[in-house]
Amino acid sequence: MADTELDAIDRKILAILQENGRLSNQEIAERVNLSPSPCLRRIRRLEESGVIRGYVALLDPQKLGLGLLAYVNVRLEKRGGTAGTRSPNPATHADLFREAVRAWPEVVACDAMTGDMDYLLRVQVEDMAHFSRFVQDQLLHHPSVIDVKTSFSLERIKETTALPLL
Amino acid sequence: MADTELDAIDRKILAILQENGRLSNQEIAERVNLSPSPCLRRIRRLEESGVIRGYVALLDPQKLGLGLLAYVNVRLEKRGGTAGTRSPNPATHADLFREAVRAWPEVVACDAMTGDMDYLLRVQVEDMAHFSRFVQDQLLHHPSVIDVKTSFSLERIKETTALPLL
DNA sequence: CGTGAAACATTAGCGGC
DNA sequence: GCCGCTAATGTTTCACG
Repeated sequence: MADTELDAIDRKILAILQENGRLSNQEIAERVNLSPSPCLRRIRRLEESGVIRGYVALLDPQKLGLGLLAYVNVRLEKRGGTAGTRSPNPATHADLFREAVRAWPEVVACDAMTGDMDYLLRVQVEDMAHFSRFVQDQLLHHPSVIDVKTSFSLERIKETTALPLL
Repeated sequence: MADTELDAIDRKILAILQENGRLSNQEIAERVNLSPSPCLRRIRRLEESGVIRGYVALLDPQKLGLGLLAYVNVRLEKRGGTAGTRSPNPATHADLFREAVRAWPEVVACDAMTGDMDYLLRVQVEDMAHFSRFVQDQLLHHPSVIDVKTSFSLERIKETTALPLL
């Protein structure tokens, strides 16, 4: 399930698609010195094996009025979980929190972390008023959340979806 | 330069393209109840106005052997800058650091932050050995860097490029 | 905004290396 | 196995109503 043996051409195709996901198969085929059919077969194989997870359009947050980016460190309650005592479905605090996070659209990334905080959230919102409402009404309102610590992005220095292909 | 007046159909187009950037114009046109030509005209307008920044393929880090994700907080030297004293080109520590960050492929995101650390880096690497080399040979080797604090991702709970469309 | 037609791209089947 | 050809099908794109 790790690597499905990628050769130099596969890597080149990935590098191209990481930069521009809408190039035509013909264009890609030219750039990797292959004819369209084997090139397409390789792309399909990369898609089916899951190396290519999907294709997306990237939007500009500023132009959509989403001017504020915050990183929020979250600490969770460690004991107990589902409301009913001795529930036959023992959802932990972690489970509950994960589900909530996945449902909140302003959370664009979330990792469980090492260190003294449990989760790191990347939160994309319109402005401070919206952020404040998010923290008060969603995050702190969540029964599993003990504590949050926020830092705001002053400036986005770099942001890429392109992975470093070894 | 903020919003270029997006109506409900534009938003629907953006929502669709954020999820699947390779749908054919015909398919999109159907889903928004338009014929292909006006739909394509809208998409072109969104591209030219920069609301759509581009199209990319998203790759699976695990399947490419990039199993380790770290968040690195960085603090910079605040005084001085270019090596030569009284340089006619007074690049600050911040400028130098930004340029370095943009050139390092393992850094997939970087923000200037509020709080006691200056920058937050998202670093995607193969394993701990690679990460260690990155910190020693690149980050700490950089003349502007005073101090770094790392946390590692134990589990990726959520990760989306889709912005919450108001 | 929609229609239609020309130009272009995708994709399956087959033969060759 | 992997490449490249061909031919049918589907898609994009643009002038015009």
